[in-house]
Amino acid sequence: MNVPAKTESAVSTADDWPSLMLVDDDNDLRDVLARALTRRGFNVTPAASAEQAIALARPAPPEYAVVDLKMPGASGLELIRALVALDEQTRIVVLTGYASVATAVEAIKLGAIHYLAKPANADEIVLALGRSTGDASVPLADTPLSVNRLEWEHIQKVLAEHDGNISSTARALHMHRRTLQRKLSKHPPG
Amino acid sequence: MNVPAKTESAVSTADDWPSLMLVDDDNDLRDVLARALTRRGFNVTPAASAEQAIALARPAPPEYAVVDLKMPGASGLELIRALVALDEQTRIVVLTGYASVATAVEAIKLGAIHYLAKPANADEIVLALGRSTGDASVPLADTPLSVNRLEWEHIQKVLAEHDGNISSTARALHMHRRTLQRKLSKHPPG
DNA sequence: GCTGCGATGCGACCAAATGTCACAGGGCCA
DNA sequence: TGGCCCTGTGACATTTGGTCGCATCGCAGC
Repeated sequence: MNVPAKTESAVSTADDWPSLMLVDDDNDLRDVLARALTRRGFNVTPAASAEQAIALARPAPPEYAVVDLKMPGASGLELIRALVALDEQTRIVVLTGYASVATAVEAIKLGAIHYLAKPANADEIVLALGRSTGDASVPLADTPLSVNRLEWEHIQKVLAEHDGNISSTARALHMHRRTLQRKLSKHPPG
Repeated sequence: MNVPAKTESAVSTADDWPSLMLVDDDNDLRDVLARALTRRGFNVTPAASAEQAIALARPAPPEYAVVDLKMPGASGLELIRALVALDEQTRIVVLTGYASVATAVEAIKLGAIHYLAKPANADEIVLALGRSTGDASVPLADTPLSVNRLEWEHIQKVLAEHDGNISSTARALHMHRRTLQRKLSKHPPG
């Protein structure tokens, strides 16, 4: 409940390893990632929801955080805001299966240092955690978005403008709420 | 939030209007946008390339900037870095036809305050220019642009880029030729 | 507490859009 | 003339979308 596990065991995590909070509602993925990140030298504190993460971070804000966006309860974006409020030095990386331009922009503006789409392996995450400054040499896309992808991005944008209110977004888009729900439940098109 | 009032009905730009640099290599779009933004109270300086924009901005960095990403020569990302270096107060909005999560992340990290995908109308741009960094305030968009219209415009744009070649366009859009044909034969605009 | 309101998640049913295969004709070029 | 690619269209199976309904939940106000 209070300070995250900091055992003195020789084979377990060590005090001098950087603390990392891992937030994802997928138990399997969380376990796998926690193990992989621990093996790479992080003192990992797992959390299954934004609320739990905040509770765990309050007494001891982590140096690093890897957060999912789509979770039951408070969203990852709100979690980012909370973590930054607790300690603006925390290096936060977003990891989501529902990547979109709209949420990426919001996450970075809120203070995340990088934004990754699932699936991402531990090495990519570690690399992202180490990044900081903007890189103007990022390759530009040379093909236009597919129609489906464009629709996905547009929906995400409008949804963000409506604070995630699905009913309201559906009305604004002149689309049936049921239809919007179905589209949102799917992963972004390639 | 200091978006100028559009109540001015003057015939030409005035010196006290906020300066805005508009950078896009598409002459038609640039002209149209320049006119639309001027009408909304900005003192618009158009530029067709990053290099030209930098040259124009050096003596007098603009208060606002709207930049395309994909341009011959230096990319919009490099331009953002240059503009921020000249004056970090400049409020930069990215407007691109080749949106991607990766470039969105980099643009924001470099200092852009928003990232829009074409097609975007002048009102959306003005709205984006007015948003402040990290501020989650919801300016309440008024015209969410229907999904179908968005799709139509996008298809037309890509079709034009492929010289009206339907098969080629269908491949670029990752959609079946039959489907594209059906869409083209139906919807006029609406 | 209770009550109404709006949001949400989800099942079910049927209509509409789309993916897929197929075939015929046209323009181009070596 | 034989490839090659584009185009228009028909037919049919599959997928997606529109619509209705209902149970649940959170919240303001009584």
